[in-house]
Amino acid sequence: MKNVIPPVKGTRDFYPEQMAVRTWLYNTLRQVAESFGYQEWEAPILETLDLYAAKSGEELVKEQSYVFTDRGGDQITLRPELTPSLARLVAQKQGQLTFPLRWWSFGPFWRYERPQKGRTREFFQWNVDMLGADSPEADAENVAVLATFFERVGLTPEQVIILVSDRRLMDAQLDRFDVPKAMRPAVSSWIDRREKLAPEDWEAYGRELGLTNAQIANLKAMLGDKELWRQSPEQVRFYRAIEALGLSHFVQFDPSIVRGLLYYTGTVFEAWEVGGEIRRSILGGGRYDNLLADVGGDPLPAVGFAMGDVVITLILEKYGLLPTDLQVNPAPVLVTVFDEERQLASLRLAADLRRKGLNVVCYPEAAKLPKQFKYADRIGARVALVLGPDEAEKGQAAVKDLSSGEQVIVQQEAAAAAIRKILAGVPS
RNA sequence: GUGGCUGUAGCUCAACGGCAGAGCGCCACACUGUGGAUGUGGAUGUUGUGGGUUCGAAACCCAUCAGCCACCCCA
Repeated sequence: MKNVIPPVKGTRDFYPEQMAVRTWLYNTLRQVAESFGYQEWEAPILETLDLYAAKSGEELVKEQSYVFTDRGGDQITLRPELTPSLARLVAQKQGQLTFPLRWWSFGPFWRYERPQKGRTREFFQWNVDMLGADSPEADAENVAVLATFFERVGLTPEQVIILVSDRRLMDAQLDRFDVPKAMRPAVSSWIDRREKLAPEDWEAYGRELGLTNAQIANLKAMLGDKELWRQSPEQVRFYRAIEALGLSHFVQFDPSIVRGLLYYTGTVFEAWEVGGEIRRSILGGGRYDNLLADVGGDPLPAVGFAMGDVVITLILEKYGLLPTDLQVNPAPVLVTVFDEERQLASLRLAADLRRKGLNVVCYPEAAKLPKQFKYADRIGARVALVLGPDEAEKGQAAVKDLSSGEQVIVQQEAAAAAIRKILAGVPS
């Protein structure tokens, strides 16, 4: 490729084939969200940097956001996530909305990171949130939406699993072990890294953070305790609700789930591929009861999750669950142009067919018929029309079924009906 | 921000110090009113860029740019 200005690093071009996949994903997400009564909404792509300061992770804001100063001198960012925008929208109209409200969204986001497998700088994200309900059953419904999505696309619990924990439960444990509040963010990321480090290194790292040997032993025991959720009334109710929703097979308690974002306050969850070959979480979410108050609204409980399009697409691809029969070309009909003399007649016929509700491509210039038929094949047309001298003088057109090769000559007014017959698969 | 790998035709890649190639795709013809198949022929390159070593560099060295992968972090 010569002298083509390259795309921006970490962005993806969506050729029609890829766009068809993205649209399929979007349609699937919409069906699932709507089946739970969620309403679609959208926020601006540009937000002030202030919206994210102190509410999202520090690295997310300081290192990973696309920030620029606009012509008026304001600090603007390309949104790195949606939840703060959601909090803003709700806070602005808090008195006029009907709670609990259920909202979903699918749109583009940007994070300035080094691209690699499963991570791009521009990505699409599905957000599903419920605001105004603080019950564990609300949390369960939120998890149920994404478990239902997994079911809908054909993923099984052998392939993907939703891991759940609760920050309140973790905090109670850290209280018990006398871990100072100031150390907890560091301890959280230490817990998060357990799988990635060798056991000795992980313990040494814990001692560096200032944990005592007794605390490390206690925390290790806690992380291995698969029954720990029984000590949390919220977790007990959560799993009961998940069971009632018929989705227990997709959900599992895991005390090592902590989540990076600061605003989570209760239930937290992530989804992972079971085999672990794709070492990147598919999505993350949880309860964030303080965020509304933090952006200036009245306190309002909330729960939600976000799923990026990149990792889920990798997973679906790996398990052969991306649809292969997506319609890339919308027009099943091609009108050929016999010669320059008859080009306008072809245009008239094509226009007439469109008025009758058909999607029609007309070849844009006179060319040899073999070339035009070859083109019809390539674009996946199912019917080709020929308007040559023989047909034209009688006001007729040749209508050819490209899959069978059969051709009928009909009056031009009857062409639409003949085409419909072929498209409907009715033998002529 | 740190580290590793890779840049050759439109695409996938070969050539690994001695004439820059193959497959696929593309174009033409066989087939001047009908596509998919087949056959024959044809076009296509500053070997990412800049410098160096050498009689000779796509190959070796340095720099640079880009892509991929991993760390970090996260959707």
